[in-house]
Amino acid sequence: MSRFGRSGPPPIRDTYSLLVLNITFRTTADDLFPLFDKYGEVVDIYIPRDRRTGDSRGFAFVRYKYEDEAQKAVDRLDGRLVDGREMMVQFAKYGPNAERIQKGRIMETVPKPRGRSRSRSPRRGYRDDHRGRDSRRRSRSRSGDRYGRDRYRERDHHRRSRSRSTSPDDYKRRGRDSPSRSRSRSYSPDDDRKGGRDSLSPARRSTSRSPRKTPPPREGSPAKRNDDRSPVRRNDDRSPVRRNDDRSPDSRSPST
DNA sequence: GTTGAGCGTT
Repeated sequence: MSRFGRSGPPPIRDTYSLLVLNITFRTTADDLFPLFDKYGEVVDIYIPRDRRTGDSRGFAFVRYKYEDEAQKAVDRLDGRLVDGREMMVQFAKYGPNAERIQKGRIMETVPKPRGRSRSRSPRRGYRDDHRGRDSRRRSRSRSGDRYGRDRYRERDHHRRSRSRSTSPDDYKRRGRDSPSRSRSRSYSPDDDRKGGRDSLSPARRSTSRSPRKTPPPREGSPAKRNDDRSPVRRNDDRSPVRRNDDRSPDSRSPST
C-alpha cells in the first residue's frame, strides 16, 4: 500500500505514475517522497515488495498529480543518487494514467497521429539524449542475476514441456476431434499450478517410471485376477493340483 | 547477510 494510502487508493482521477528503477533495496517511499514532492505534488507512492521476503524489489511507483510535474521529476530525479545508487525515473506503462490511454485505444478517443497530435506529445516524444545520461544508463550492472531468475523460468518451462511430452501422441490423434478442448485442459492454469506444487503427478509418474518398479507379470496378485478374471478358468489353467498340494495347509494339517 | 532487469498494491 502506498504511504498515503490512509484508506486504500486515493480517489485520484488524473494521476501520472512514474516508475522509479535502479533504486536501492533499502529505499522506501519515505525516502522518495521528499525528493519527488519537492519537484511536484506527489499523490501516491507505492513500492512493490516481495511476498516471500517482503523486501523491496528495487523499484517504486510515484504518482504525480500533473504530467508536467511528473515530467519534470523524471528529468530532475532521473539519475539522482539515492542511498548511493542512481535511481532511474520514467513514466510507468501501467497505472491510472496509462489506463486512460488503454481505454482510449479501445474507444475512439485516442487522437490519431495526423498532424495536430504531433504538436503535443511530451510524454511519448519526451527525449533527453542531450544530457548524455546514456553513460550511466543501465550502467555496467546487468549480468548474473538474470541467470537466477531465468533459471526458474527455464525450470518451469522444462517441467511443462516434459508434461506435454505425453500429450503429442494423444494430441495428434484426438487433436482433430477437438483440439480446443484438449489444449484447454492441458494448459489449464489450475492444473499447472497443482502440478508445480506437488512436483510430481502420481498418474503421470506411474506411467513414466513404472517399468522399473513394475513387478514381474508372472507373479501377479492372484486375488486381483480372481476378481477380474473368471475364477473357473483360472483354476483350471493354473493347475490346482500343485497349488493345492503346496499351498493348502489343510492337506498337511491332518497329516501331522 | 547477498541481488540489479523490470512495471504496481494492502
